Amino acid sequence: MESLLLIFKALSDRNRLRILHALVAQKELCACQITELIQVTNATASRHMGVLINANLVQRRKKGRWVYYQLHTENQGVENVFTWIEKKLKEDPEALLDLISLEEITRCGPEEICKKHKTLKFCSKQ
Amino acid sequence: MESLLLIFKALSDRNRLRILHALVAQKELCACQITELIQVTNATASRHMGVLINANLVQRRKKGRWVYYQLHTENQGVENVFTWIEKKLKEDPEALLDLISLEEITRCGPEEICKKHKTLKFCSKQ
DNA sequence: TGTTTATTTAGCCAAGTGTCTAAGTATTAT
DNA sequence: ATAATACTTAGACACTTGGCTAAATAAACA
Repeated sequence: MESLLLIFKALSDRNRLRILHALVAQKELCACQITELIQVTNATASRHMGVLINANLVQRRKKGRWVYYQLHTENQGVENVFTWIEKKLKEDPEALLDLISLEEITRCGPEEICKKHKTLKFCSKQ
Repeated sequence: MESLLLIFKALSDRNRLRILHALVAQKELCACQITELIQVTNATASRHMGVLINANLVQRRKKGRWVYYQLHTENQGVENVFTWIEKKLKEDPEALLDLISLEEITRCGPEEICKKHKTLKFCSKQ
């Protein structure tokens, strides 16, 4: 009962659902990329990631200063939740916009977006 | 995105998860039975049912003074959520206790439980 | 018709939650 | 060693949510 509640609570926030969806699409993301995607402070993004980890939906690995997050696919039975979310958001406008942003964030971004540029530079060091 | 959030929010409360699980087990329950199961006031139970209905997880039908609730199984893609919850709670102590309570509530209960007795009498009128 | 019963809705309050700023921790660069 | 960088944690605040009581609504009964 507790683990189910943790999962549902974790996913009942819009930004966390967006993060989860992004991880379905992109397998692994760095903290700064997530921060950029959902447009909150790094502190808020970090808090959110803690909730997803605590719910056993996401895993974390550290490489130097950088922290990378992936879906916790070894968590039994949770994979169909990920599939279900992917399916449900397949044609959702907001979710599609996120995927477009994600492309930019994880690829060479425009130089005028100083923060994004920095983000790309650091994260491609993996 | 909105419908997913509504679903996750609806299921992120313990009592609502218990109600949902009970409906998985028992197909249809009356408001008074739900009230008895989760041990809150009728007003609170009614509030919870409103949330589940609003999330399109549950449907309501009225018969005279009595209101019956069932899972909204025609809601596309939500059936595997029900199945997943059932699976996850298969051996959960708290959920099993609920199923035992549910047996009592939906069957002839002990006479000393005056409220339960009344409940059974009314609900068997369907 | 008035009374009783079952349920829903409204209003209030305490607890929970998302976001921010600031401080703290760990890693890298100078 | 100090400074810079990336991220986490702490504390505060505004907003949301679960539970209660009371009022309102609908249906059945006398």
